[in-house]
Amino acid sequence: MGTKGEKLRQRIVAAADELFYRQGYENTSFSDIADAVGISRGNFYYHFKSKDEILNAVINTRVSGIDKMLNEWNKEFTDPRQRLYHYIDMPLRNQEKISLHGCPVGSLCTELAKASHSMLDDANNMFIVFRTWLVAQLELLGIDNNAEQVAMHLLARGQGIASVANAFEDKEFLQQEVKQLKRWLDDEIFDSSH
Amino acid sequence: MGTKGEKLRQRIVAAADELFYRQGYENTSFSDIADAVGISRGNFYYHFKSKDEILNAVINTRVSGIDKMLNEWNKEFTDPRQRLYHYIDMPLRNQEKISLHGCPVGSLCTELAKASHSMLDDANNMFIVFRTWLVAQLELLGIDNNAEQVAMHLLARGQGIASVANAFEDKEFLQQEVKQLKRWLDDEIFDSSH
DNA sequence: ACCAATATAGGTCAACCGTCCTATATTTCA
DNA sequence: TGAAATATAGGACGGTTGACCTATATTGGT
Repeated sequence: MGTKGEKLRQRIVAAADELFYRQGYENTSFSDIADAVGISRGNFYYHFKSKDEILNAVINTRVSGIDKMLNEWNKEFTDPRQRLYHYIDMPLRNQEKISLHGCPVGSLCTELAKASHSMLDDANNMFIVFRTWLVAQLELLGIDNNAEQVAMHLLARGQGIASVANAFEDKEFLQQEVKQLKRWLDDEIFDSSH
Repeated sequence: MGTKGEKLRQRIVAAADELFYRQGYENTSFSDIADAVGISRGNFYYHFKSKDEILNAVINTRVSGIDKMLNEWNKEFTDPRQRLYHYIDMPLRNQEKISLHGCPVGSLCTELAKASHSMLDDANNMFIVFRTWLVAQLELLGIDNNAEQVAMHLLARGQGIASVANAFEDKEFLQQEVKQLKRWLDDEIFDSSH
């Protein structure tokens, strides 16, 4: 039951997700989303009763999407060190989008913080899923005294790279910084685990 | 001439500056600014003919404010190393505001990038003024082969700290990261200049 | 085939926004 | 002082937005 409705609902969330990323949450209207999906506003409102509700759906989709992606990484790479490299390389793989629209996680949190939006806490879960996974990888490498701190540091480095690469629309800078961050990780792992 | 008008104009820009920082540009209306200053919208519109115009004024104020601040730092500290420490400590001095509203420079650029606003280039000048000053200090320390790269790195580190500290509203994290960044600078200066 | 549940469309509404306009008030200076 | 320039107030506008409502259309189960 609800197969068709559920499918459309997912299409709506996917369109909202993309639009929120590209032009921001506040700057995206119901009409924008409805147009992108190709349905009427009335139909849209049948599936989501308020704008907060679709924001919540988008956040949940992103959180579970991140979680799913990290589980796939775990299957793809058995070495925690390789997994961390793969994490650090993430901005590199998405350099086009990131230089144009920033980090989907960070830019949304920034916007919600600025709007004093109550859903900032939910959005933070996007960060926390990454952080939890990072901590797990670091602990596998024997970094257990300050794994959380290192994980937070990695989050922040990624945010810094994305913010500046976005402001200057500078992919070269992004590439340089990713390299540098990998070198830092080498030193960090070496210093703490030998 | 225009002394009174000029003074009010400055009050308007100051109020807009603060509001843009605290609740974002798009989320701040003419009424918000007019109310904050205590004037009518009509009077407001007499001084600024469009919203872009006041955004431009705010950006220019911030750019020249940063420039002025850096010149004062130059007078306050003769040692470029001390100047760089003072730069890195900046988030620490403003930790309350930064954990609440992020970095005034970065969050505005993020918002303008998301809105595809043409004034993003002007906003980037806030970054560039910092970067130019950082390059000058680094070159004084003999770092001349990759000064620009190091300066960009320092910008990005600051943005990462501010973004994450803002998302989590976490001052402890901010303090940790500032310490860590100072250690990094020590290593960087030592490695490159000895 | 029929009826209830679900889905879709499109109109309406109040609120807000940036912009513009006009009517006063205040200041400036000849 | 009085006229011209500047400054201030507040109303009006067209457009957009989130939200709501009602009328159809489609679907699914009996």
